[in-house]
Amino acid sequence: MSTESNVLDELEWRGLIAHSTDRDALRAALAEGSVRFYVGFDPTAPSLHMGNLVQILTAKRLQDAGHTPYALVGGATGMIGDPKESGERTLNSLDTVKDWVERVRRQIEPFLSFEGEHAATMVNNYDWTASMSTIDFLRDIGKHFPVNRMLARDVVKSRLEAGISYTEFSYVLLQSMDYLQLHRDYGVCLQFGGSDQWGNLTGGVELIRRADGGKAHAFATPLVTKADGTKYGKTEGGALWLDPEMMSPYAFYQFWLNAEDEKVSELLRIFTFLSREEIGELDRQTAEKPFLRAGQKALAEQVTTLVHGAEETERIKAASAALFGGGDLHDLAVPTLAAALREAGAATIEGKEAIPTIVDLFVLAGLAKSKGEARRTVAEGGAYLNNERVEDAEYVPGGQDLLGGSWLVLRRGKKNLAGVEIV
RNA sequence: GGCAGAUUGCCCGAGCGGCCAAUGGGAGCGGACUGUAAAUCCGUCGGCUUUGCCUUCGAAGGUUCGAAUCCUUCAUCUGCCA
Repeated sequence: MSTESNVLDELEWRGLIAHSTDRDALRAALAEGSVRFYVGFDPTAPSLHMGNLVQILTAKRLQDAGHTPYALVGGATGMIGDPKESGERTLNSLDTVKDWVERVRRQIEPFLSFEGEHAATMVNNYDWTASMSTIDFLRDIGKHFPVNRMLARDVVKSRLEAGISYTEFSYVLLQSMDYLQLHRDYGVCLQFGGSDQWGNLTGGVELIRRADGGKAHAFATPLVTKADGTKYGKTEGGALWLDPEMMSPYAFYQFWLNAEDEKVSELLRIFTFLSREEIGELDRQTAEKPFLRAGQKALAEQVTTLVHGAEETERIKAASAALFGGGDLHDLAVPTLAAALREAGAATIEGKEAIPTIVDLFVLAGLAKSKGEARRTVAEGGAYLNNERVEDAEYVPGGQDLLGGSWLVLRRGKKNLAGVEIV
């Protein structure tokens, strides 16, 4: 690595540094040699989501620049729960946490290289936390945490009225202890995380200084927000999951494809490995010919490829082209149509003699949560069968409506599609 | 421990015995306009076997022909006094 192209400059250009401890010291450390760094993931769900992806990709950027990752899964911290403003978390059972730890671990692994000079290492904080005695914890760790400082943290302050358990209040000690442990065992001297983690990050830096007189660094990545400042990465279904079982790759791709013009550049920087030149060119196209959506297309393709692979992405692109192509669905080759619908999401029902009504089909295909909602959609003029608006909620599709003899294409609004195969 | 006030649909917030599935705003959803963008305007926004029925207004009981609205107890929160 050369000093003139410090990876920190790269991260800053991508907008990935929201806060940082002494930036010059960090820059110097990164220029000096391979820095061992860590980033942690708590198993709060069966899958990681968009916010975690920022951390994973940042870890990869650092590894690509010659630094050495320690990816931590929170088998211990996941048992406790990081305090959040909305209120106390529900504790998960040990079995659930263990299961989620495994899933999270498997999701992280493909992004990092576990071979070569800067091979990544997976660690689980359960390994050094579970066996620790309460006495040791309170004497060796707790002694370094002034409660008045802990109370001053924003999350804690926001919870003082509504209430916060001692368990969650103590969370920062555990995460700080992780950093100390990794610092001692492996010489890890950089931790990063989301900006909501800033207090936990500096907690560790502080602990290393107080306990060992050691020097450690930390930085926080920004919270990705929409153009209007609200949280990004939320869909009707909740978070933007990386697990294909929890969010179909097609839906994942569509999410990125629908990015607002104002956000595309920022998202390209954070979520893709495209170069400055390539992103600059896409920015120019977005500004000059926004209707081409070149930035959105590149973004969706790049991120989906990173998470779900090139093959799957090709299938999704083909499906999107077929379904959004604007052509007559009757002109599509049946195998193309079938493949596209399977990507987009398709239900199968039996019995061509007894096809359900449009309302039932909408519920069945998952386009409406209830029959009432399906009826409303029809009344609002937002229900389509084979790209034609349906006026009658009780309409029963017949043989003439079956594309290729067995397919129905249902659409709600502009972009919610689902296929139904009648066999 | 005592007194006073709160608790409403995804969120915020009106309602204070019948006209309440419940005003209004936000989010969401649909339409128009576009570029599978944003903004704007319009509509919609508990469920169902949908001219009607069922379940909702912190929980459980009660008064009443009838309760989100009154009473009792419980839970939680907020003030004031110890």
